[in-house]
Amino acid sequence: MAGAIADVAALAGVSKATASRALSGKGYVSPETRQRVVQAASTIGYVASPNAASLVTGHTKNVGVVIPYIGRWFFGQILEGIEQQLLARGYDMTLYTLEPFSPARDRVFDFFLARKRFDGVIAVNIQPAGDELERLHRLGIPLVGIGGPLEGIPTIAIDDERVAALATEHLIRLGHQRIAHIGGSLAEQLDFSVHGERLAGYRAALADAGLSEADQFVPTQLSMPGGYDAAVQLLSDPTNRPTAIFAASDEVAIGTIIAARRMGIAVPTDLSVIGIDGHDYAELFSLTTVEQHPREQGVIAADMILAGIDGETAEPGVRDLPTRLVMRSSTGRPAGA
Amino acid sequence: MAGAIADVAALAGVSKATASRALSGKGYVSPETRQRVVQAASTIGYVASPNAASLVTGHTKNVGVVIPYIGRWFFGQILEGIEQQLLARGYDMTLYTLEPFSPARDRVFDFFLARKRFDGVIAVNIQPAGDELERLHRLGIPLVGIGGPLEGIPTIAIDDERVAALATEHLIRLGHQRIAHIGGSLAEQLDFSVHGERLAGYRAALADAGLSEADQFVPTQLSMPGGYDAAVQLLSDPTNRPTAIFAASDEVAIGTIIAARRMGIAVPTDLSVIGIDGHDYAELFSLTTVEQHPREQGVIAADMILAGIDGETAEPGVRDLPTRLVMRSSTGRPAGA
DNA sequence: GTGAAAGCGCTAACAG
DNA sequence: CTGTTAGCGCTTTCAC
Repeated sequence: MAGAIADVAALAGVSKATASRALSGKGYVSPETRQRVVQAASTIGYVASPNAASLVTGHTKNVGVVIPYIGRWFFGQILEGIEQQLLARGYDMTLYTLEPFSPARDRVFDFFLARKRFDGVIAVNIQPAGDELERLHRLGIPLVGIGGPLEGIPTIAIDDERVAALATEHLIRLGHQRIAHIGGSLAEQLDFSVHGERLAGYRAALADAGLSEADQFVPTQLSMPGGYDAAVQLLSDPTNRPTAIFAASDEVAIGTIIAARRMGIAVPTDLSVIGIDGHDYAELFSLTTVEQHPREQGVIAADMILAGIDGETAEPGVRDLPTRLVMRSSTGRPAGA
Repeated sequence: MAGAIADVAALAGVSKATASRALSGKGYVSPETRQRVVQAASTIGYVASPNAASLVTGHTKNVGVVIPYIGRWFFGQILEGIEQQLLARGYDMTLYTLEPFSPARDRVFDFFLARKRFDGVIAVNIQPAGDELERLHRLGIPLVGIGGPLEGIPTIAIDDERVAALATEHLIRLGHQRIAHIGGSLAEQLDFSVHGERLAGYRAALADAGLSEADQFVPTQLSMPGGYDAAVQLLSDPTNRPTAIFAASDEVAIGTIIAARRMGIAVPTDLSVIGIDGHDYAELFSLTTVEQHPREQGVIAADMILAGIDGETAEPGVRDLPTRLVMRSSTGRPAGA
């Protein structure tokens, strides 16, 4: 209906080959001829079929993205970054959600990703199980990861342990001695070792300050309700209550703050809270946080995959992105300090 | 590398055609032959190239989704629903974010969508400007909308006016007389007439109760910070304060509650709040809301597009989905009632 | 600079 | 039930 390149060629009075060259810009075509072809294409409303082109060139102008969730703020930000960058370069983004222990995983790896439909694949917070990593490599296309080390694959991430230590040290520096950590359950490490690394950073900071006995870790889901529940549990005993909480994500921190206030505990007067992420809503809650700019990570990942497609070979290994401590009123000195 | 169907055919000792039939399940193949072909395919690690198949069949097994934002809860839910359903049926989902007044719109319509890469397109809360609607129809493939009427396109939605009236009536029934509405700005109707319809429903309910003079509408962004800001503005004058607020979305409602509590106004004792959406976090804030199940809307939209691809012609027009009022403690009787 | 021809990998007639 | 043939729409040698 929209017309094939043969129609354009006919209308312009040239061969298909010339039309192709004129439209793609590859190969020699005289300016006048090109002009005529372009003209013909536009009057006919011609749009090239990428399928046909892919068949011969081997390039699909399509990047696959594998991600554990779409609906969560953090992942949504990453996706927006990737998509924006891909679109600007004329690439499509095809999305697969791959929940941690979903049975659909196999199908995604064996069927969807294996079909030579992509020029590259971005794996967001995917901890490959079993031979999934090998299957990724077998695709024979550029691969980029976000969120943790993937053997043989260039990955962008933040240094979770350092960031956690940074946040904890901030609380210590304010004079807190009883600092609890609400973080992701180690059993549910959907992504990489993130949860464990943040816990490790927290513990390292405590140890450095000689506060190891004060170690108090409550695992929960990384969401506002998760933070709420954990905080209720943690703060319900008035005699044995921490003065500060390091939450593994801003959502958790916000849930914590909500719970605390509902329990009559003032933030930051009676309880200091610090989170990680730089969530859109952090400001609303005056939340001190370590920003990690997920959207920017998406943009960078897209750039890297595009470079890989263009033939630039990137070094495998983790590239740690800078983070920034943004102080707001949710951390304060402990009472009496 | 992974091998073409010719290799499979050779290994199985049959022709390409037979191999194709055996693997696709279309056409007659003897059980033994099929067995041999399947065997050969699996030893060789064969995966069909969808591009080549598309070229001849005209089907791409790929659905395009156009949506204004990815990172917002509501849209994320819709996407999860669509993706899950598409994946189960062996379809890919290619995603385009199309912000309301973005210059990228043209490229998406003229280039990305026009390339015969999709068997169908789902348009989520896209109010087509100018000839965008015509361009959609020109694609000549099944179209499904979510969120508002799209001429000539089957659309799933909720009855925004009714839902708004429902929420408002609930507050009226509790005895409130001074009911304000925090909703989307009419100027920024990114999606359809949603904002206006919810406002209309609110006003209709007030009018029915003879409360028209009490009409108080504050436009804002449909987010927690938006709700917060609007609430601060609305509640700052203690002498002239509404006893109830109908928020156009749960995020707005939550922002409102946060602001109210921070201003020392107890919810629901001093202020009743009701929202719309059925947000994951509504329960955390004990928020009364009208659930509209965006995830389910995504599933249904995917089903409809799949049916359309299978040749079933759906009636254009809006299909209103049921909603449900979920009462929690965020609405209460006005003081003294 | 341009055209003719081959072929990417697959499926769809059509014979047999 | 299976093989042969043709061709989807495009890009790309290779001649001219």
